[in-house]
Amino acid sequence: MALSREQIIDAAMTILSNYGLASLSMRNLAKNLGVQPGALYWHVKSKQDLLVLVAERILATTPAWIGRAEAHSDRAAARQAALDIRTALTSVKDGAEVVSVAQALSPKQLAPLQRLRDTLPANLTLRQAEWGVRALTHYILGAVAEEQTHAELILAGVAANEEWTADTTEAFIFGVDALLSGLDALAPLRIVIDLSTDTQAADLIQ
Amino acid sequence: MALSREQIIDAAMTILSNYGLASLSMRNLAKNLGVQPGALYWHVKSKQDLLVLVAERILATTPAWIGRAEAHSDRAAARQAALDIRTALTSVKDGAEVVSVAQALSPKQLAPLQRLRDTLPANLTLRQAEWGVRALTHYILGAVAEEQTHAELILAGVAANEEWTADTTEAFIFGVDALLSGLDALAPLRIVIDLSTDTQAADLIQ
DNA sequence: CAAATTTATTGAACACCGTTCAAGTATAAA
DNA sequence: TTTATACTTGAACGGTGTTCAATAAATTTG
Repeated sequence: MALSREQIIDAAMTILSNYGLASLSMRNLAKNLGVQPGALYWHVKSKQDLLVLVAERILATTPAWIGRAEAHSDRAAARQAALDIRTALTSVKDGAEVVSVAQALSPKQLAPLQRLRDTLPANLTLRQAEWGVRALTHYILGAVAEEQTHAELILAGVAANEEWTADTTEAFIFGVDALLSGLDALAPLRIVIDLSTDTQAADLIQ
Repeated sequence: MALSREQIIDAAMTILSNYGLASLSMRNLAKNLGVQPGALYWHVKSKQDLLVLVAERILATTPAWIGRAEAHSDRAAARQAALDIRTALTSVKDGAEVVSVAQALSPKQLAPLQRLRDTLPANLTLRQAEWGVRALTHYILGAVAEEQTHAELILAGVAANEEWTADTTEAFIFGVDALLSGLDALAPLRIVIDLSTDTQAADLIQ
């Protein structure tokens, strides 16, 4: 059967999961698919291109309910969304690094990260919301990337295990909460009147 | 005159400033120094090693007063420290990426980043302060790296200039302020009694 | 069915990369 | 001046992403 883009992404995910980003070369990938390296370039423009596709695949395991309307402005929802993204990143070796590279290469293109916006405080300015999701994204990717590389360094016996590894989730949540709390505090006060339920206000405007 | 480690770092900084991280290969570096690549390895253990040294050099332009005692718990000082670090990173092409790599390679080793801790709210727990500087570091490196790669992509004509570039400083500060405000909010309430001035309290304890 | 066309793959090459190491050459100490 | 230490060379090892003419397989068309 002919090679396909989906097959290539599958193989890339397998290599990534088992051996990490350093082993994800086009040559190694081709060998795993029983094919010459050049063949990959008919299905994929470049390695950078492939990494973006792999990043999308990694984030695809994120629950779809991130950013559903009811969650808006609910801090617990935003925290959960961040945790879901972290779970997706952690499920693949060097996952955070891959997504980091992909996001740097073509920002805006990774939907699950962009959907974080819908969980942020509702009364943020458009610009502020944009900045907020950017800040949150940088924190998440940076924090998880550090977690992962640190874990791999320890596994390789290079770094010491100084009281780490137990409370990384707690540390992660602390950062998320700090950022979310700060966004709440910086959001301009705005009165939101729902004219469909507040008939008094509706009358006043009519 | 014989080659020196300092000379190598100088040359690396020059290449970085003029051509960026992609051009900073050991071979190119050697060529710029009029020397064979192997010679570099007598002065430097590896390229990773060199990148850490270069990162330290980049951050060395940071004002020394970051984290001086009087600034403690003063939010303006923390914001200024973050801005100073951003300035240092921006002064060299791909500066944020270099420092990011270096920090991932050997965390704790970059003093100016660690000194951010002294500008954080004083009543944070030890762990919380640790997490806080980590969060701030991830945000700063991520944000500035995005700024720089975006700017380079625009310069290369690859990306569009969608209403960007003007208010990147404002966006950066927004993120810093959000994080700092959140850290303040999350800091546990703690009564600080100065026994040298509060004689009543001193009496009570005696 | 056969010919023409599109789709997909090969194999080889190009121009790089970080790193190692025996063999040399300077430079300083005895 | 000899010995020892400090440094550099030149060449190689085993990789990397990417391109491209030639070729094979599959599909459409006459």
